[in-house]
Formats: sequence, C-alpha cells, structure tokens
Amino acid sequence: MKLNVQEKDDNKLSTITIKDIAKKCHVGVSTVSRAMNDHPDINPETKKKILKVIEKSGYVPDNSARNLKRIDARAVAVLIKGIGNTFFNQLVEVLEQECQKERYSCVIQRVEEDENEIDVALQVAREKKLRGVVFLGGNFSHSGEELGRLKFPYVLSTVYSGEDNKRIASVSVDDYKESYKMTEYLLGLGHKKIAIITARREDESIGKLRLLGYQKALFDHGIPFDEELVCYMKMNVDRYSYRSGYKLTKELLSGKKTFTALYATSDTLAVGAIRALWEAGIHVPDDCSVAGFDGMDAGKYSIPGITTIRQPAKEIARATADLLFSMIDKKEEPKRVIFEGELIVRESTGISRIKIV
Amino acid sequence: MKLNVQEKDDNKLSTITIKDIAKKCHVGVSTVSRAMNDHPDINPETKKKILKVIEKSGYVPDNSARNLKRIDARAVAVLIKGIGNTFFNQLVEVLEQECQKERYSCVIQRVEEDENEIDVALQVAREKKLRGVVFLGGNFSHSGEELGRLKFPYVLSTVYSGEDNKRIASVSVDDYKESYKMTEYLLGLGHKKIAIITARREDESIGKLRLLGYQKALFDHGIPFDEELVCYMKMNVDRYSYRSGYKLTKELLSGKKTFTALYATSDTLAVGAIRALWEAGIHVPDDCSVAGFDGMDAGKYSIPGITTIRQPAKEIARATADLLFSMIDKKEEPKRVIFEGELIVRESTGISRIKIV
DNA sequence: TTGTACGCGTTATCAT
DNA sequence: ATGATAACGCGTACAA
Repeated sequence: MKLNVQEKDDNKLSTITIKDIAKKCHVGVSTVSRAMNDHPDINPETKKKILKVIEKSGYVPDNSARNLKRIDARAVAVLIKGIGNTFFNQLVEVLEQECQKERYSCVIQRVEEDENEIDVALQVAREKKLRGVVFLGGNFSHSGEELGRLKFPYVLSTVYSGEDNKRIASVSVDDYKESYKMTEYLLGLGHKKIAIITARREDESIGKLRLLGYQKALFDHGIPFDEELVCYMKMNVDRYSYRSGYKLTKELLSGKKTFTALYATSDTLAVGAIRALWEAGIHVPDDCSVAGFDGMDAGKYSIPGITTIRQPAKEIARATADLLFSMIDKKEEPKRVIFEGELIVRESTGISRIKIV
Repeated sequence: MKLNVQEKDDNKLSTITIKDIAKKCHVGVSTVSRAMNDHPDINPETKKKILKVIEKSGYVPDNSARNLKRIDARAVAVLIKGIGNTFFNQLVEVLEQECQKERYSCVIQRVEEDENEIDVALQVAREKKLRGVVFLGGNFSHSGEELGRLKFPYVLSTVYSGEDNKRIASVSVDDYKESYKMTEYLLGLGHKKIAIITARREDESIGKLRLLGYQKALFDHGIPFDEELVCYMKMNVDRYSYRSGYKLTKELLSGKKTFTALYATSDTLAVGAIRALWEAGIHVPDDCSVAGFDGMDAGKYSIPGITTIRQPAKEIARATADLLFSMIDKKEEPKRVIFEGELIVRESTGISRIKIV
C-alpha cells in the first residue's frame, strides 16, 4: 500500500502543484502559499518545513496561475524592437538597475520587426499585470492614434514619435538637431560633397530626423541637396549593422557621384563604411572623412576612431526610468525630455583636401 | 438607464474579459473563444461579427489564463545567458526561423548573469507549457546533477558541459580543438611568445576549453607555458567586449613580458586589443599578430580584418533546432553534435619578425 | 451551431 | 497561526 502511494506520487511527473505540497506537509494550500510568498502570518517552523519539502520535491509554482490571480505585479516592461541594435544594450542594463532600486520587476521583451509594438505592449501588460512600459526602437510615427490604446503609463526612449504631441512621454536626444550639428561640423571642415547613409526611404522614425537635419544644414550653408549622395537602406535587408554599412558604401562608390565625406547615421554603419573605403584604396580621413552617430564602443575602439555624436545612454536610461515611475507613482503628466548630444571628434574626420574620391 | 449601462461599460477600463465580449455580442463565451481560436464549429457570420466587436472594444485575451488552461503550447524557448554576446544574435535568428517552419512558437528569454539557467528553464517551462529548451551561453560545468532536474528535452548550443556525458544533447564546435588549431597556426608563423586573453580564471565553460587548447598546442610544440602571458578577465567586470579587449591588452602591455602574437579568444576582444596596441604604437600585424575567435562581423569589417576561427553559426543553429525537435517529436536520444570550425586568415596575423614588443 | 458549467493552479478573504 | 473556499479569465466537454 505504502509503496503504491509512493509510486503514485512519483509517477505524477505530469506536474506537481501546490496541493501536492500541501498534502505532503499535512497543511492547507494557503499555508504553503504563505510560506512561499514571505507572508507574515506563519509559524517560522512550519514555513521552514514546507520550504524544505518544496526544495526536494522540485516543485515550481505556475506563473500563469499567479499572474492570473494577481491584481498588480509591481512590474514594468521594456519592449525592444530591433534587437541587435547594440545601442539598446546599455539602455536596458541601466533600466534594469533602476527598476531594482525601485523594487519593480522588469520584463524584457523582444518585438519582431513585423510586429506591432502596441499590440505586444497590450498583451504583455495584460498577461503580466504591468504598471508601465518603456519602448525602445520601432517606428512610432504612424501610431498617433494607436498610442491612444495604451491606457497605462509608457515612455518612448530613443524613439521619435511623429506626433510631436507633448502628451506623449519620451526621452531622447534631438536627432534632428544633433544631425544638423554633425553635418555642420563636416561642412566646417570644408566638405562640400557629403554623402549620407541612412534608414529606409520610408522611415518615419529617427532615421528620417537625421536625414532631415542633414538636409537643413546643407541648405543653411548654401549647399544644394543631392539625392544621388543619399544611400538608403533596403527594406527587409539592411539594418544599422557593419554589413549594411559596408554594402551601402560599395553602392555609393559604384555610383557616378564623388564625395569627400561620408556621414553614416550610426557608428556601426560607419565601421562597415570605413572598411569598404579602405578596400577601395580610399584612406580615412585623408581621402575621405567618415562620421557616425550614437557614441557606441564600436566607434571608440575601431581604427581609425570614429567621429560621432554621443548620446548619453546612461542618463537617457535613468531619465526614462524616472519619468516612468513618476508617472506611475505620482501621477505626473507625460513630458518630453531632451538630452544634449555630444560631438566627439576622433580620427575618422579631417579637413577636406578637395581630393575627389 | 441605458446611459447607465453604457457608462458602466466604459468605466470598466479595469479589464474587459471574454464575458464582456460575449454579452455585447449576445452569445456565449465559448462562441467567442471559438471565434478567436479559429475553431471549425462556428458560423462564419457570427465569427465575423464577434471579431469586429473584439477589434473595436480593444479586448486583449489574458495569456496567463490561456496558458493555465493549455496542456501543451507547441512551444520551445531559447534561454540566453550573456546577452550582448553578439554571436548569439545570429543563432537566435535562425532558431526562430526553424521554429516557424515547424510551426512551433518560440520564446526568447534572457537569463541574468547571476541567475541559475536551470531554475529559469524550469519556471518558463511550467509557465508557458514548453516542450523543450535551447540553452545559449552560461556555465554548465557544475550542473551535471542539476541538469537532471530538467524533465523535458533540451539542447546546449555553443555551450560546454563539464560532464562529457553523451546523454546531454549539445551542438557546438570543439572549442578545445579549434583553439589548438589557432594556436598552432600562430606557432606556424614563427611566433614563440603568444599572449592570450581569456575568460575568468574560474571559468569552466568554453573559455576554459579555449585556454586548454592553447596550452596543449604550446606543449606539443615544445614551448613552455608562461602564466604571465595569460590575461584573465576580471570577475564581474569583463566580458567578451571591445572594452575588455582593450583594457586587458593594456594590462598585458604594462607587464614585463613581451610577445609577438596575441590570441584574443573572441573577435570582439581582438578588436579592442588591436586598438590598444595601435595606441601603444604597435602595428598589427607587422609588430604583433592578433587572432580572434568566432567569426563575427566585428572581425570581418575591422581594419585590419581579424584572423579567426569561424563557427558555422547558421549550421549550428539549424542542427540545434533539428536535434531538439527530433528529441521532442521522435523521442530520439540526446547526442553530441560537433561542427568543424574554419580558420579564416585575414590581415591581423603575419610571420613573426621576432621584433620584441 | 451554440450555450452552460467546470476546472486549470494560484492568491486572498474569510472563518476558526 | 491555520484551513476552507471563492475568485482570477479562459478553454472545452457536454448538453441543447
């Protein structure tokens, strides 16, 4: 008989539940629950006993059931669209730290390129009983109305929302202004023919802003904008990656137009670009200047080091967390927080020698 | 009265459930459920009507409740320890594709550095009703017994398990052998003093294997192993990153020992290393050769291009998926799959000129 | 084809 | 301090 009971228990590899633990301990399920969740109303000894049984039985509580019951989980989520954009890594790291400080748990969630980030947000918010969400990456220009579906606090970090509605919380640099700054810097070096590698032609996010800043700077300095010096990423193929930087630069080089400077709108693109130029026998910065954007390690440790606009990632992440938590806890209104980018001059740019490439 | 009902509905921003939808449509909950889950037994018209109501009411089904009911979700998970190791990105991408092909859904889950990957696996397996798990990264040497807790199929991909138990499924290159290969290549170039940058001294994973392969190659060629030419990562500080490569190389340079080649055990480390050497006025490969490992884009597009051992990432990912699915579906036994690494010679290595650094 | 009612595993509210 | 029991929102037998 006893052996039978034993057998029955062991066979039950299906899934062991809180009830099984309760039975084994000869207590009620609520006592087990209290033991697991550090509730005050429980005898320390029974608690210890229960935890021991849990330990050796290998019981794992079902999070789905927990979330189902739970009204609030004191949790937020970070939704990342475009993983592989290594710039987000730093942000996420700091965001996680800040959450810990505030004793929030933090769900990191990838969003596929073809998924709607709003839908995903809605889903996990429901599933995990979130109090708020941070959006990293993605294209928020179209989502003016869409954003209205979000009934909880959220912050766009390093993302541009087409609606420059002040009621949308966001933290970022002013990509337009910073891009203008970079272009002006290149112009200041004497460059007249500045090629640019930028996001897809259809982009409505930061890619567009950076292109716009570039155009405006050219305009303000009386340089005509030349569409042939613009190289757009190809849909579903290119990203802010080394590979794309390399490929797109080759494209540029095979074109008829010449240039003395190349503005790659991310540091990763710039690395690939420099390699492509190098293979074509074009030396950076002597024959051609190259500039990046973001201030990532990729540009700091490459040779030559890449002139860039540094986004203060840590500060942005901290401000993002601050803003989100104050919206959650103190019911503060959404606001737009802008950080200043920093032009970092390294070895990839120099005075134009008007040596046509 | 009517207005009251209306009000009541709108106020209920708490959370709208399947019942609310059912009421609004004047149908039962099961009909709504059928409409959402593409069940056959439903009138196309009522289905259409219901979906429309769902759409405009902004109803989002609660995944927790779903998972709770669901016995099986036809899903697997990929657990990644050490995000930021960009090498994993390629793997994940292919893994996701393979899952789609097999009509499995795929959960991507980060594991923090201080978390036990086994615990996490157990938790999400329970929560999401997984059929299997892929482990990327992490230290599996200690977990010989621990692994026994996993009652479902799993595959270690690009990870080394100390237990060279054949009953543990794994897909990877032979890090020991490949590291030997790389070291031998450097020796073949005439280098006698080969420094190495490697994982923490306590590492029991691939870092250890790569170091061991290096030592063995030296030994086989009659070169004494010199502990002072080994630079270990510092705990909780270093990673396979540019920054660490840079920092650790500086350390090496400030030591008393000289070397004519530097073997950085990842391409990212190598990039940082080359920068550090460059800043010290040491030219690669003329004054010092540098080799990496992994075959990542970082080494392909850097200048100089980095000599490396390419791990066939796509093949590894595909084989990982194959193995996992055949264990799940066909009850196949776990096995160890080894891929051959490919020595790719680029510009960062050259014949030793015995010019002491 | 559709609706009713039960149960999934947990936590929270009661009594005790 | 502890145990019984009612939710939580959904899927699904089963009845209609």
